[in-house]
Amino acid sequence: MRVLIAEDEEDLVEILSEGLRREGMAVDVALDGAAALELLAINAYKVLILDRYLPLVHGDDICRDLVAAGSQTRILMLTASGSTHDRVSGLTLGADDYLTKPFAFAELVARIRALARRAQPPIPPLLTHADLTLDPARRIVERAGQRVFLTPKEFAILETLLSARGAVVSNGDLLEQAWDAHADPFTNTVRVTMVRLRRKLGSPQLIETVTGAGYRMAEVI
Amino acid sequence: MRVLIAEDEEDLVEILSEGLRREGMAVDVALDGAAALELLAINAYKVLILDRYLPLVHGDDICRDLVAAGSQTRILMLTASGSTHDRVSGLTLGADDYLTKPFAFAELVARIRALARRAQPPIPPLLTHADLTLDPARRIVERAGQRVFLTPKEFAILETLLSARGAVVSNGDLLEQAWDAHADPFTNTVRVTMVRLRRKLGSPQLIETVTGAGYRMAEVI
DNA sequence: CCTCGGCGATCAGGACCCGCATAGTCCGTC
DNA sequence: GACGGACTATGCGGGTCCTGATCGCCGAGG
Repeated sequence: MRVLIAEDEEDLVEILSEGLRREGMAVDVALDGAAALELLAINAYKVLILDRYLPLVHGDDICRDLVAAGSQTRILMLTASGSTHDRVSGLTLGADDYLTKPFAFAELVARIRALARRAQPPIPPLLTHADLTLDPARRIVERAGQRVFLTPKEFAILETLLSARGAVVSNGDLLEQAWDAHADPFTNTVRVTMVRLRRKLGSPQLIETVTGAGYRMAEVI
Repeated sequence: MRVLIAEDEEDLVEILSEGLRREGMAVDVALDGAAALELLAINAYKVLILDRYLPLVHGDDICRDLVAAGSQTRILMLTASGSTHDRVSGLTLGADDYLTKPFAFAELVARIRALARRAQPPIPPLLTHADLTLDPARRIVERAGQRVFLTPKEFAILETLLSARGAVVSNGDLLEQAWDAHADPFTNTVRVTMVRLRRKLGSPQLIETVTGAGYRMAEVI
């Protein structure tokens, strides 16, 4: 579990990072608000342990930014004062939990774990079409309840077609979605992959060719 | 409220036990580490007042044992020195609070009360998958009731995979969650760790490889 | 009938991915 | 300072997957 400690008291940082590492967590440290924002932009942390009074960028602002950006990172706010006012404003800014200094280390660990538990990703929607189902998160494709094993490119193409919900997707669009922007536009790799995909899916007419335009999932027959 | 004092300075023991009894607590006394362990095994104490430097069995070891056993007893560690190093190791061993001698008796009472009042931690949420269980708080993994001993990295990888609940986790995500900012993004250490993890878990197919995408916990076998 | 563009299909080479063994480094312990 | 455990770098072998080249089919248009 990856956590970020944003705190400017170096002694405390030392204690916390050392202790949390011993608890098996991957710990990064930011000694001021700007560094914290930078790290948060790069890495996906499960939990942010955030001192409220940070140099350069105030903890409240970091909190607000994260919430506004729809981050998955849970926020555990630390503060020196335990006044009701502080507690209220901290939580309304979007912090998920709150701890006043001084605190017992075991308590901190327990709360981090509790937050991490809450950070479950939302249930991934299944893409379906007729008797075909595709689970983007698990990367599983089934046809009529039967598992179909696809390679990464085959999977990517099918996923793109399914999320177009029957609309025509051009050769170029497929290249862009399943490959990347720098893909050679004159390659025939889409065609080749399409052959194998159709073969694995059983019925070739499940993916319809629209001459001159592209491909789409066929109407239910 | 039942408390145990584990302390070898008899004068101090006398003062404390007398005082705490007057506060309405049920006080037991152990003058060395071995006696403390014995009493802890027999009785369910709310709070243990634990001198760090005890004869026969060191306070640290008692602390570790209690935490490892998942005891409900809260630990209040006493020590003569207040150095940062002491503080760190004490807390990381699982002590819930910390008091350096000399201290005011009123302070001790307040802290004991605070520890007792603190809500019992919720039953630790187990991550499970088929016959595999992982306890994040106690860092214990079992396969079919059989204990499996994992290194920190192995544990972190398994924890990440289990909390993804069957979703595919990429090599990069694993690196991000189980390692910290110093991790070389081109390392193959995840792969190597995966080998050892699979070996320790017994059946290699329990963690499925999704070529080109990552790893995931296999469907129920 | 011929041509041509678009597409299906096949194949082989090579790139890439992954499992695994080995050896080295680092660090805490005795 | 020796030792052992944990982590990491390197390298190899085997397998899978991608992709460019190529050919053939088909329908449209002249």
